[in-house]
Amino acid sequence: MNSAKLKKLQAAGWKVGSAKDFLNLTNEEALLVELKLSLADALKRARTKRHLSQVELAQRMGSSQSRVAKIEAGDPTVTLDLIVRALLAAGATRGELQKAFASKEKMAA
Amino acid sequence: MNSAKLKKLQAAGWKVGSAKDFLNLTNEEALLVELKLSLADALKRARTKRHLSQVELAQRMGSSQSRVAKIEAGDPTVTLDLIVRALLAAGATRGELQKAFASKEKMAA
DNA sequence: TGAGTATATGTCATTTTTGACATATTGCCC
DNA sequence: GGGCAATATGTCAAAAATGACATATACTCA
Repeated sequence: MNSAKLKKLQAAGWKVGSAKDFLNLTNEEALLVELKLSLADALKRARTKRHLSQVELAQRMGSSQSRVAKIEAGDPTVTLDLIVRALLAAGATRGELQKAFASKEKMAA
Repeated sequence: MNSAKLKKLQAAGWKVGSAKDFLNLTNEEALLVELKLSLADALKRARTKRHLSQVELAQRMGSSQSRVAKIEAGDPTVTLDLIVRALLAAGATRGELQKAFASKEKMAA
């Protein structure tokens, strides 16, 4: 087998874990969290604006009231996928989505 | 215990599964898939634009080359979270993110 | 006060996603 | 042709997220 060569190739640059990398990771993680919170807020607004209860929204998206509550509360176990699904199920407009997605970001323009 | 009453409450409206609900679900799912593909394209552009290999990007975001390849290929097992993390790790600008997020949507304006 | 409705919180078995690895493929230079 | 770098594909154990459920809290109305 040629795994020896492959090992060398793959070992070329792995698990460096420098301080810079660490800081970058946490920074990106912070940005992602901000984005999620922003979308969670947008969801709450979109849902109440349409006079939907958490139970009703849960039915629409095939989930449960408790999970909808967690989405809106910014629970760390909730994925972006679920938040966006909830927004779509709540009938959020493109403008509402974009606005939430665009705001709060501190990235380079 | 009062579970009988609770059961009645929760059973009020569950598992209806009407055709309308089903169609809505698939439509929203389709929108989500479009969004993911759009972001996957944006990632590929952002990465190559910065002359990063998939291995380098994987290192930056603490993942592996194969997963980066799957992200860009639109693999169905890849979450929005992972795609956005990749975009952030690739140093995508706010504009790049917004553009990908905004396009391809067929929602109500 | 109590009943009703909406939302929040905590837990957990099942499902889904992840990084890692092996390997295949492509493109490029000699 | 071979060598080499980049990317694609397939698999899987471990980790994470999900829906469901129980229950708690908050608020309104009578």
